[in-house]
Amino acid sequence: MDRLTALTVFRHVVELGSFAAAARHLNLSPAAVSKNIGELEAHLAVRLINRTTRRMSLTEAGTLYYRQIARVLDELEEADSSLGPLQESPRGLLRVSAPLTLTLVCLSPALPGFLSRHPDLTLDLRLDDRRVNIVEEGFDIAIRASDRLEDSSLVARKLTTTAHVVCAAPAYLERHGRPRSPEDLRQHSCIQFTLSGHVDDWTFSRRGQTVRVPIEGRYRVTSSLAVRDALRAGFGLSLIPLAYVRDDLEAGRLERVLEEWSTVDLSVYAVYPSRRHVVPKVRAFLDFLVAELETT
Amino acid sequence: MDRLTALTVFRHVVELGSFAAAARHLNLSPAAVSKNIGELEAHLAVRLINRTTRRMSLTEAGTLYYRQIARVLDELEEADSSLGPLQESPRGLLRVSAPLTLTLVCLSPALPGFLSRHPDLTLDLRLDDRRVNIVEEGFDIAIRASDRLEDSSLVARKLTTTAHVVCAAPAYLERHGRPRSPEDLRQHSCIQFTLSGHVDDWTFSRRGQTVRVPIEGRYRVTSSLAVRDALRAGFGLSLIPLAYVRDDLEAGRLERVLEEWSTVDLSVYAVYPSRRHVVPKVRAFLDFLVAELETT
DNA sequence: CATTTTTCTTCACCAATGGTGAATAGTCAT
DNA sequence: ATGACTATTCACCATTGGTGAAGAAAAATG
Repeated sequence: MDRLTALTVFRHVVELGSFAAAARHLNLSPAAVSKNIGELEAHLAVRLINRTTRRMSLTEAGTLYYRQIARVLDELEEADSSLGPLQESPRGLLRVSAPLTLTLVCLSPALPGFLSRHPDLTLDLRLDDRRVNIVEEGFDIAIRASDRLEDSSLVARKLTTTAHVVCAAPAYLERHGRPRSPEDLRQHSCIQFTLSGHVDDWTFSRRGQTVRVPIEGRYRVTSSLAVRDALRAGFGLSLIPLAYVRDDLEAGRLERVLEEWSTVDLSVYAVYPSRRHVVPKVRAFLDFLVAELETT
Repeated sequence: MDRLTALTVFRHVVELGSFAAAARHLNLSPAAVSKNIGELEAHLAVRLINRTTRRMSLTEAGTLYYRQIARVLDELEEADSSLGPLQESPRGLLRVSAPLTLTLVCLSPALPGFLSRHPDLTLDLRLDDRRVNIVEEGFDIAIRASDRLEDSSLVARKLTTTAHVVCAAPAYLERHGRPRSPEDLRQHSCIQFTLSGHVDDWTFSRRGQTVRVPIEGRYRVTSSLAVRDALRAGFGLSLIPLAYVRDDLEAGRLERVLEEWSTVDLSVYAVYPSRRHVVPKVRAFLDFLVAELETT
């Protein structure tokens, strides 16, 4: 058991009122939360939480322990933070390669704030959907969005995972009908993002059943933003990361279809040469990425 | 990095004044201490300790951080301890199988104290050098001392490792001479512990070189205590766990030979059925074993 | 009251982690 | 100058911790 993780998990379970809520908040699986709490209780030889599947309450020991460790965790965070003025501040040139759409959609608005907080830092950001060779091309860090990650000697730090969704403009759906199953996609015009791992066929899963449907259309493009524009224009359906179209969905400009089917996930990684000697500028950027992307 | 481990390591490095001393105190390798400190510094983006190979000093940040985390660690320990009155106290019958000599030498004196601390516990201790089948024979936990551990579905928790040493009584050495190399053992009378993995030949290593020497003698016995008695009586040389003869060596009743050669280690494990649901009585006994054996 | 939904638990699995031995470089004591 | 000891680094590997899936249970819903 990682004691600190377990204490953090315990704290969140108490404060959020359920294992499931704590799991969501901490980006852990419910199994992990259950395991951490169980092992903490075993370690302490005391039951901290009485729980059933929908309800929980703290024991006397749990109440006492929560009060104490919440303070301890706060003090620990304060101890870390208190070193701020003494830290080597991030400085110099930071060269980053990042995928075009992901950066424009998810990171670009926050980058000026990041640079404001680090006045000694210069950011050289290359938006590029190629898989660059970090070492050869002189990058400090790269962001990769992929439904798969190639084996590499580089360190890959997972930042977030976002699902793909199938959607279209309401006007398109009114005109061409709403697909009710993945097979129905064969009769539809599908916009294809050619840098993805699912150009010509899309895979769907539901209740353990997986289907793979060939799709086609008249628009193939290497930019997800262009895909989004085409979607907005009612040019067809597409399978696209949710993060890129969340605003459109909320505004009603686009609608989801086949919602009860799940498809591929898009995992976002930060890739950098070494886990050790992570210089302050890379560390600062990593922290920034984690903060920005974990809420996606 | 396990943050709590790293903080504990940092604290001990500061308080003991060196990486090596902290390593010894914490039963870690120097490499582990170095790694933990390095990763803690990387995590904090600040240097905590300036060090050369023989000297170290705290930085300003290190001094500040040490004060804070020492308090945090104390409070955490206090939080754990405060649950004592609320813990399920160990109760009932605890059935333990343990090897004869190890228990008599290393554990027996402390067992009454353990039982005093747990008034609701009854200990049924079977001293047996056989490899018992815990589940079949109804033990809660077994201690195994071995230079190898068979693969098993049981949980094996390493408690300690003690080296073997070759020694004899001074009178024996005066009469028969002192072996200067492992090969010299061929000309000596060697007492053989027949339950060990090295009955008929002993393996020695030095500077990457390993030699295996057949040995023989007129006394073969299944008890290390009897071996020790025979050693004391000047009956020959033997390869025996240091823990069993430490007092005799310190008192001058026995003398080591071939000290610059290393031999097999004796690893001591606690073996029990499941890592989970470690009931309080088993946990209490495990904690006792750890405390008793880590100073061996 | 039956069904559905959601939660918590458990297990086997596996990717990630943390400790290690060995080698090396550096520093202090002799 | 040499020896002894410490700290660092690396490749390795045993252990660990998170996971998906399945199942059981309990609360919500109709």
